[in-house]
Amino acid sequence: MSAPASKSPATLHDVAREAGVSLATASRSLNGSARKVNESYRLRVVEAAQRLGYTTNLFAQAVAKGSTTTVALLVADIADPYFSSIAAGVIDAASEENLVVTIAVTGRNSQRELDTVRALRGQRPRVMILAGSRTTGSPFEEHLRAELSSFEDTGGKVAFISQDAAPFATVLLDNRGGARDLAVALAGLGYRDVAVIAGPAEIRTAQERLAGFTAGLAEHGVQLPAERIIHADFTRDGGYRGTQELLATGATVDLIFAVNDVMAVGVVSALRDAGLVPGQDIGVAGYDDIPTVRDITPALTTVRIPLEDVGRRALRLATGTARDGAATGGPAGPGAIPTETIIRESTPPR
Amino acid sequence: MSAPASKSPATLHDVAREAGVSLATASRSLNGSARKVNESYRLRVVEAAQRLGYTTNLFAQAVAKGSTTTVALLVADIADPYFSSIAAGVIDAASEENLVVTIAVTGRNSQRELDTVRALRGQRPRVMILAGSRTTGSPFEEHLRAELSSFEDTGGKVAFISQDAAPFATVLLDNRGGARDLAVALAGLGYRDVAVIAGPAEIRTAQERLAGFTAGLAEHGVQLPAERIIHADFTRDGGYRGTQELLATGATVDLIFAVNDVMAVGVVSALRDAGLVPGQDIGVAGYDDIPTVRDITPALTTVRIPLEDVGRRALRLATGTARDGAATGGPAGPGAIPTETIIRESTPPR
DNA sequence: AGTAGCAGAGAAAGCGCTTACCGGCCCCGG
DNA sequence: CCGGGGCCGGTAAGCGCTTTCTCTGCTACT
Repeated sequence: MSAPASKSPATLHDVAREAGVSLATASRSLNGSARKVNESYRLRVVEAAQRLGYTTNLFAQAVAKGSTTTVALLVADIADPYFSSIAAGVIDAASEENLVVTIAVTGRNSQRELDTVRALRGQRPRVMILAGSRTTGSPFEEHLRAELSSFEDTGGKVAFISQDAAPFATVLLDNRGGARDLAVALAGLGYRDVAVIAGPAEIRTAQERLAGFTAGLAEHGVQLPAERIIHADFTRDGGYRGTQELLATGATVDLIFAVNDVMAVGVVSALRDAGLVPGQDIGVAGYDDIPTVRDITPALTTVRIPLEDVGRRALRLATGTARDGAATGGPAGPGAIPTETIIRESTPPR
Repeated sequence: MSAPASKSPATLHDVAREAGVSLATASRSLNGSARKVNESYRLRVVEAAQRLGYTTNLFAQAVAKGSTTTVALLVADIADPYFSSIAAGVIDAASEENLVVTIAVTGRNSQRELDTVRALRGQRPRVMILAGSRTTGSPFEEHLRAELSSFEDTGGKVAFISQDAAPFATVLLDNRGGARDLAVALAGLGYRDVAVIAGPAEIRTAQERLAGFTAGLAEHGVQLPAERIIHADFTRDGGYRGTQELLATGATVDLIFAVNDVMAVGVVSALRDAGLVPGQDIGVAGYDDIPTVRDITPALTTVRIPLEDVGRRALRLATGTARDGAATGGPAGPGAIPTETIIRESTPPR
């Protein structure tokens, strides 16, 4: 059943010899082709391959065909549930199309992101998916665009998962709208003294969620004073520290909105460590609906994004297998991924 | 700065022509080689490459060199924090060595795992890392071994992250010892009526943790009746349902040990949904110390495994860059990854 | 001054695969 | 009974690289 203990893998050549046919025939019967091969030959080849433990060398195949079966996925941090959920979706959809996913992490560092894209181009991936927020004001942003454009010029496809990243295909996340809806819902529940633990100022996702949230509050006549906006890291610890900072100002608030769930988790812990009861003393809301937030106490109010689905869509968008009109480069609107406000125990009515 | 809008990426040939040197020289100056190249030539080549936006075609390079820069990582579920943390470690260590990581998910399905390994072999990865528990009694297990052996025979390296998987290099997780220590600590805290939500019976990790835990309890004279062992899925929902099942039996217990943290999270939620106060009415303990468990309420008692580190080690073990004697194929012992019992609020003294 | 010896550039032969293209065979119609 | 097409194996020319080997042009020594 298994292979010979030779020093290097069997090649197609070996298989052809073993089967007593030509290289061409072996290739045709093993790796599909427009042309037909006599069934008896095909069988002999397949058996020979089996016997030798042959597997097509994908690299060589890629070189010969001039196209690969690789998808490159860039994420900020694979251990972050937001990204790992997206990755799960991408991988799932990719395996359906027999594509192999390569993951690289950029650690929210534009410089490194750019380097990574450059390095990944060497793989000549069919598709490159960039998950994670764009930033404003980074000098690298422009270089990145140039690099990606040139990647597309040479036959690659690029897909973003974020806000509008024209001219590239994008799975649009309606951060503004989602945050606005959440704010409206919370204001409706009676919250009035609100603080926001926002992400780093230059991260667009953070900006948009903040803006949308502010707008939603305004619709209910609720103000969000600038000193109630704390910028912090996009991580659990960022949320934790941001909350400490907020509490230190002595502000009296009845609600803290963290612009993403991992931060919100930090908020909850910080409140508790400060002797407060999250949900009861101060409401907490997050954004993303990562799996864990329904299991923490109190279960977290948040905005759901179908993360795995987003990953799947990104892949399909890029490979052109998209089933439906998932957004591409246009402004947030009809094509954006629908979000859903989920009210849980962390924000009881006031 | 950026590339020409040609239809296909610049090749080394283009670069050589542009620089007015031979292909060989271009190759040597761009991608290193034992041989020296006149500095002025080298410069011309580098500039030409720059101008054309050239990036080495890694596939072609791999074909020519007969070796790749790819690492394949197999995980059961990338969205599971256990695996995503390990993946983070692997990716981190890999990028240090300029290796690219390809991730495939097997969904805890032996058949699929085998298929995936076969498919991945086509990539001729330098290293294949299999994270996740081995199972007992699966007919595929043997085929997997054969496949992997033949992969190693043809020059690949394999590393497992799990229990002893001789003859392959393994980052040993001392499940028995960790669980035993945990049990000793908990018995010391006064717990006497214990139940275990174990994973699927055929998963070795689950078996070992259960065995170790039982042994630890026994040292304190605490029995674990068979009917107090509930087998359930290795997921959050598994933990949840397992707990419901346990509660339905009407057993009075003062502690539930879930064999991994994600299950423990489910246990906590199930208890709460059943009107019980986890930690107070019934203690809960998990295993792995995934990041979220310190943020749920009550913070979870668990056994820490340095997951990222484990990932890093696995890679180094396989590439031979291992710094220290991280375990390889021997029985659990000196080489195993050290675990640490972490007592948190979910198991107050009784 | 003559030659051995050594750099180091370039030509060319692969690496494992795909895919025109060629040519033998068989079937059909005239 | 003969010629034109299909059909389908095989031959060979790549794909974009690396690497061996050849060969030129020096330096350095006797």
